[in-house]
Amino acid sequence: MAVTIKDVAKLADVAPSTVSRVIANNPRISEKTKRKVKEAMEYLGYHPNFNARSLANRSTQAIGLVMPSSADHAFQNPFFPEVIRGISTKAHEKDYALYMSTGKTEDEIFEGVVQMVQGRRVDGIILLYSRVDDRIMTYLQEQEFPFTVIGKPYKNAELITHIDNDNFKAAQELTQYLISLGHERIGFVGGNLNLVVTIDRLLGYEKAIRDAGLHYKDQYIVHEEFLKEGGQEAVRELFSLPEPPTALVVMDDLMTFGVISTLHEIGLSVPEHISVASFNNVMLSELSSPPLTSVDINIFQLGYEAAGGLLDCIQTCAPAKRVVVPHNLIIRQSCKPKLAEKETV
Amino acid sequence: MAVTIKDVAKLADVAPSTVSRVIANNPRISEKTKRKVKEAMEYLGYHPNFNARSLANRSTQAIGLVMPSSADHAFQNPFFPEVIRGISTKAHEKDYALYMSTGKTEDEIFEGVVQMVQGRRVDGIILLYSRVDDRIMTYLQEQEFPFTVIGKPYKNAELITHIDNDNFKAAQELTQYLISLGHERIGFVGGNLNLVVTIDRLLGYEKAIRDAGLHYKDQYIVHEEFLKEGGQEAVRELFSLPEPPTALVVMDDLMTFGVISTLHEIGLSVPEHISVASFNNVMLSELSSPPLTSVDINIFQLGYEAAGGLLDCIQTCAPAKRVVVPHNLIIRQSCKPKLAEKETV
DNA sequence: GTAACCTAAGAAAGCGTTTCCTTATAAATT
DNA sequence: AATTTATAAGGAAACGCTTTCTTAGGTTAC
Repeated sequence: MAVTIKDVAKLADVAPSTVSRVIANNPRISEKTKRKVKEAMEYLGYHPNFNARSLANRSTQAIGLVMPSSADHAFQNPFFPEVIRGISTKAHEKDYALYMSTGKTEDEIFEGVVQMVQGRRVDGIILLYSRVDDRIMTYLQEQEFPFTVIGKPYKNAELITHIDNDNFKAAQELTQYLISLGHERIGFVGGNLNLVVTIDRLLGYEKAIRDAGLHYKDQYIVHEEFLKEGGQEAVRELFSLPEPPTALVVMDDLMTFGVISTLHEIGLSVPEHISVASFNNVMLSELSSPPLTSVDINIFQLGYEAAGGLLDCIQTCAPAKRVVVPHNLIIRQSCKPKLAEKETV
Repeated sequence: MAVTIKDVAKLADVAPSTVSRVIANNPRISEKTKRKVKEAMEYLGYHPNFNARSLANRSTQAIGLVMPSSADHAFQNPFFPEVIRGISTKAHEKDYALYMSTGKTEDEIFEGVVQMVQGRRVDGIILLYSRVDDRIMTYLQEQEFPFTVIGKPYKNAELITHIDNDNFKAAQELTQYLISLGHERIGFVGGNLNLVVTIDRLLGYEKAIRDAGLHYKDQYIVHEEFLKEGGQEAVRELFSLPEPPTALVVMDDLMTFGVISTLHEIGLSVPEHISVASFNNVMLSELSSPPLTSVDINIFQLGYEAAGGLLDCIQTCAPAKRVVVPHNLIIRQSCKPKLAEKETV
């Protein structure tokens, strides 16, 4: 059996409560006693039992992570390791650990969250995505359980601490960049329309298109079910239009890889025939051929701030706030000025 | 304050111990009482407190994950989400959750493991990597704490349940494949030599080279510090040799992206000038241009089996075992038969 | 020299479960 | 009818810690 606070107390010839106070570095204990107790702890190799402490304390020093359904392919996106790295960094600063439940389906994930919350397994929760009408978010609000969201809540955004990019503006800028290169027929390849980020970026794209006096055409808007079969289909359709786009705004670098590969299959190359620009600037964007023009959204910082916001929320009941993580456009080689009409394929 | 077992007991007019037995579905409780208690739980929205349960039970229903230092760039490798997806799937089947500590440095990570173990925060641990002389592994063995390793332990492999590919054979086969295409000067681009997987693959490569009667040359062996600056340097050196390789075996698909991009920079293209083959077959391998020839190591299954092995270990004290997850070579377009000498660059 | 006040540390009551040990009641055995 | 045996459920200790309340002993103050 592991060594407990009582064993330490006995050896140091003090009461268990004293040992507890030494651990908490309570000023009411004399230096001499502290030293004595610490020696005993050292000698016995004492480590506090976290469950007991959590129980007495009502605090677990752990934060729960809620990912999108892992059945989802999105899960393989390097976005997640990176955002977790950010969360982990901040969590570590404050001695928090991370906790993930393991549901696959929608319902299982929800059940996992309920267990985290009601079972007091975590002190707070970070939602790693933001969807339209999310049941989990509603639940957490009802329970008044501390949580933060990465992305923008679809409803009640002002009541929920959330960490987001200005995706509207980012998309607008990215689109403007393509327009500035002379492109007039610009397609938008989005992801799941249930994700708020998709909506924001689509709106930003639309704004840029309209502001530039270009036609906003529904046929130019495509939503890939991530990057395989469905997406290929979509890209094929897009490029069999009578007036196919000459440039694409794509929701995510990983998708871009899929898009580029599909374009290749139909004999179009990037950036010679089609310019492609996307979001996230994952490490790979730099290494792909061509290197991708991408909006760096500071994934690490999203995670870092999300954890920071949550801890404020837990420790000081801080009021809800919105944190906007800056983005910046990284121009590489996947976009080219539009050729004069005759020169295009 | 949350509703406790006592509240339920009071409402159902039974003792707390009875409620506890109903939760555990103990046969000693009559069906009638069970129904009554369940109604009360339902009515009050009761959820057991996990910390209290863990304390009484000495079991947490959580397994700890130990990753390589997140400072490490390896962290951004989609290997991790995928292996975690596998772990998560098995864990979920048995109602376990996942727990990650948040250290950055070597020491912090070690300290995190000690806290997981001594603090009884988890029932067992999965090491997501295997290194030469790993302090954590030694510690877990000393403590006789349940754990499994993904990869092959450097020492005492027969005493430790581990889930591995036959990396030796996989590398051998991959190299043989290149040899079968006529390549005779084949380089090896490895990762961190502290990782056992690197060693195994290097040995498999060497075996294939020697078996084919080719020269095993040290200059052809390069170890990239993952895929950026250092790696570019290395690749440059490799291709300024008097007799540069015509094909490369690369440790990891992500590295391959770096390698291909560096080759491009020095005017070599894949597979026209250089054939490249690697390991892992991450989703992106298929989408890159050219699509990569890669050994699929079944990452998901590695995670799944690792969790399974650990749970056996926890639940039934199963003896140590080695699980070999099959691999298979996926041939795509990154390798070509070697051109006759005169035709090469 | 006694009352008043500090200070350091102990005793004990939780925290919410589980589980061992009892007890009460009903059924079965003699 | 008295005793044993089953059965269903309750009581209370235990899990390892924190924290409130107390106490003991030493200072200071009058």
